[in-house]
Amino acid sequence: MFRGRYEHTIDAKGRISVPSKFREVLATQFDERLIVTNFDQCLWAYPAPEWRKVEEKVASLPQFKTEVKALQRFFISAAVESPIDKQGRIIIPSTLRDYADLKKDCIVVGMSQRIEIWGKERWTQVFETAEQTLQGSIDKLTELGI
Amino acid sequence: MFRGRYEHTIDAKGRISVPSKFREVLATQFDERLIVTNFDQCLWAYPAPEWRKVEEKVASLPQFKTEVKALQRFFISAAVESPIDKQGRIIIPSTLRDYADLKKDCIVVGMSQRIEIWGKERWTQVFETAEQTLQGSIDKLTELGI
DNA sequence: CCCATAAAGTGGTATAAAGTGGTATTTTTT
DNA sequence: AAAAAATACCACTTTATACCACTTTATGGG
Repeated sequence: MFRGRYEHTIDAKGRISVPSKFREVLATQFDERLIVTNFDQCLWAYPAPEWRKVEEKVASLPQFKTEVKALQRFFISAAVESPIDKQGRIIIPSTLRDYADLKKDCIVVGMSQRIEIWGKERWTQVFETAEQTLQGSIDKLTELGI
Repeated sequence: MFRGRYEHTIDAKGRISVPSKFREVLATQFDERLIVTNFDQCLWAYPAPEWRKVEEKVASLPQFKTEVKALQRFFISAAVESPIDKQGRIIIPSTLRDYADLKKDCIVVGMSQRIEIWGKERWTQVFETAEQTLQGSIDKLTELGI
């Protein structure tokens, strides 16, 4: 699965390299397509088969519920398929770039089943708060069996 | 399992020797790969099979929960696989070196199921305070079954 | 207890792979 | 049909990895 953090640059055309370690995982365990969508002020990228699972899960929820509709409108509808080019890059459409505030320096983050793409400034903050949140949640996580 | 403390140096490229005693354990009980991540101002290194357990556990938790995301973003996302080279060393990426403040002199610590890597200054402090912390935590430890 | 031998640890160099920038070509839209 | 945008292709730069040699420390035998 996807592990590790990598700092990469995104160019004027919205191209960003998928870390070679991640490409390896995609090549062996999946086909080489990524589905990219927006959440938590960053981008979430799934291998196509993993994305299918998410989609099916959401589709199975009650369709008239406000929360479900919100999830569909925000999370599902934003998803785009990004093929990986010969140099190992994907293209991030400008709508998604704007949402995640991706300027030049970006952090590409392995999150086991998915990949997250962050602008550098936002990542720095999130990383620090994540450490604090984590330290404060040890008991809760212990309950969950960690 | 992993026992003892060893003082080793980390070079400009981020290479640090895995103590031969630890390599012996890895060779006999596991494959010779280590997964390294960050926690508690130092680095935690797991044998690959041990790490897999952690990862699977986390993957089974609800992915939209704040605490779970914090755990993923801080602990899981930092993890890198470090193969042991012919000379018995692993490479620590700069992100992890920075987090743990590894300069030159480092302490490699056996923690039974995992290995910890500390910068010397921080280790000295932690080691000194650990005894006091321990004395103050006897009741809690007793509850846990010591 | 000292010396010899082997193992472990450290540093440097060469080679390959990954990442980035730019140009050309094709496709789509007006 | 022309312009703009998107896509694919190519080349260069940088970084990571593997290899090799040396130094130091530990170990065993005389």
